[in-house]
Amino acid sequence: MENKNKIFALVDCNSFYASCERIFRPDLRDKPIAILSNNDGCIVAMTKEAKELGVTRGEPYFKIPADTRKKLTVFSSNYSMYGDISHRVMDILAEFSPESEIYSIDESFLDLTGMNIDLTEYGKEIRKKVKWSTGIPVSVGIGKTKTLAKLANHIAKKREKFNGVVDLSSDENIDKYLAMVKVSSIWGVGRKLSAKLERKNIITAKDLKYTSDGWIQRNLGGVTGMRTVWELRGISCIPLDTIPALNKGIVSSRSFGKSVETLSGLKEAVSSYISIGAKKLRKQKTAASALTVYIKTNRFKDEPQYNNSITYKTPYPTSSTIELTEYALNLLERIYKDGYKYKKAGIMLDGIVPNTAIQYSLFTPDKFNADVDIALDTVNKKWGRNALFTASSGINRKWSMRREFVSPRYTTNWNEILKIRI
DNA sequence: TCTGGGGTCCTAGGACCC
DNA sequence: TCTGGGGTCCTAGGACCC
Repeated sequence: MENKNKIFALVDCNSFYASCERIFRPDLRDKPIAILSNNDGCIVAMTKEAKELGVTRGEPYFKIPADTRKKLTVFSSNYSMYGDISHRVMDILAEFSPESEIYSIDESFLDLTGMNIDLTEYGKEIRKKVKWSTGIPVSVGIGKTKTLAKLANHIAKKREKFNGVVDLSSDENIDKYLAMVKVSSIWGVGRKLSAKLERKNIITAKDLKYTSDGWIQRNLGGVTGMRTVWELRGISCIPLDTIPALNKGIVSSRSFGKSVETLSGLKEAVSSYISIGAKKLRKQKTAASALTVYIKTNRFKDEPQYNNSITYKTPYPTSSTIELTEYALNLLERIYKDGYKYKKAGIMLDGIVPNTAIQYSLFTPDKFNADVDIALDTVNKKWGRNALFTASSGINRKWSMRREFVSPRYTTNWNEILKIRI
């Protein structure tokens, strides 16, 4: 196989969202910071200082003890800023390799195959450059497979003595490192699988590496599990994916800041989620051929529960806000039931096809709706999000989410740009 | 009072066909 | 009492990821 001598690096930003907030708040260096999910619900990111206070990812904010909260600086999530900073980091990382894959908002795989250099030194250079240019600290993990690069990165983050760079690309001593990592930290092994493994006394990555193929095949979900184990053994099975694929589906949903009990309230929410989803479709020049609407009550509350969803196949693929809104409101009426306190609603757009691949039929409409969408997108680009919106998405929006601790949009809004006093 | 959002991939099982 | 075998396609749901 030609992939024998591959070398991958995984570069991952440390506490990314929190580090972004820190750029503009140098006073918070070395301080515990946590970032909250939409609606200020749960902790989604935090600095190591916050971790040391006992804060954990996924924890509801209101459950954090008051004395901990006093020491903690929290922010509502500010995705436009994080996205902007992510771009800058990714641009710099791309300079370090001919081929790279942006894996998530804060991670990128680099192909370092065939570079005749000291990889650890190269990793240090990457860290220095990113930190200097953007202010974001990163960790670098290097290995013969993406899974090993991930694992190396994990060690680099956990153990300070490595100064943020771990190179596992040579087979020497690699088992010693694998023995330091619990199976639950391996890429592709989640809660269910690690529980199963631990029951079999397979505790570390090293244990898993030497577990027999037959057992893995039978117990770890076939091909996926097998791939992970082979990757641990240094056989690259997951190639670098340099061209981002088209979205398969688009989801837009929010929990409500306050429960919604009326059909009209839900209609407003669903309409505005459609606007978000349809705009995404048009931005990437695609159309959807199926639409799902769902509504849910609050599962944490001891009150009557009702969850339902309904899917509709559109007569032809469309990205029209007006058409999709019409379909969605119809679907909503069919599943809505009186007498419940709804906590969340959402829409999903599926069967996404490129505009160029749309099969036109007798029912394909004329250009009217397309013109409306163009106007919608143009006005909103010029005058700001939601300058123009469908009437059904409502003006009051009593249901909209809470964002109590939001930082200014330093990088994307002129009115909130950072002002430096000299 | 207050418990996120947006994805991918894989598998099992049903419907249908010859 | 007997009641095949093999295939495809689609969907729902599970598991995982960030």
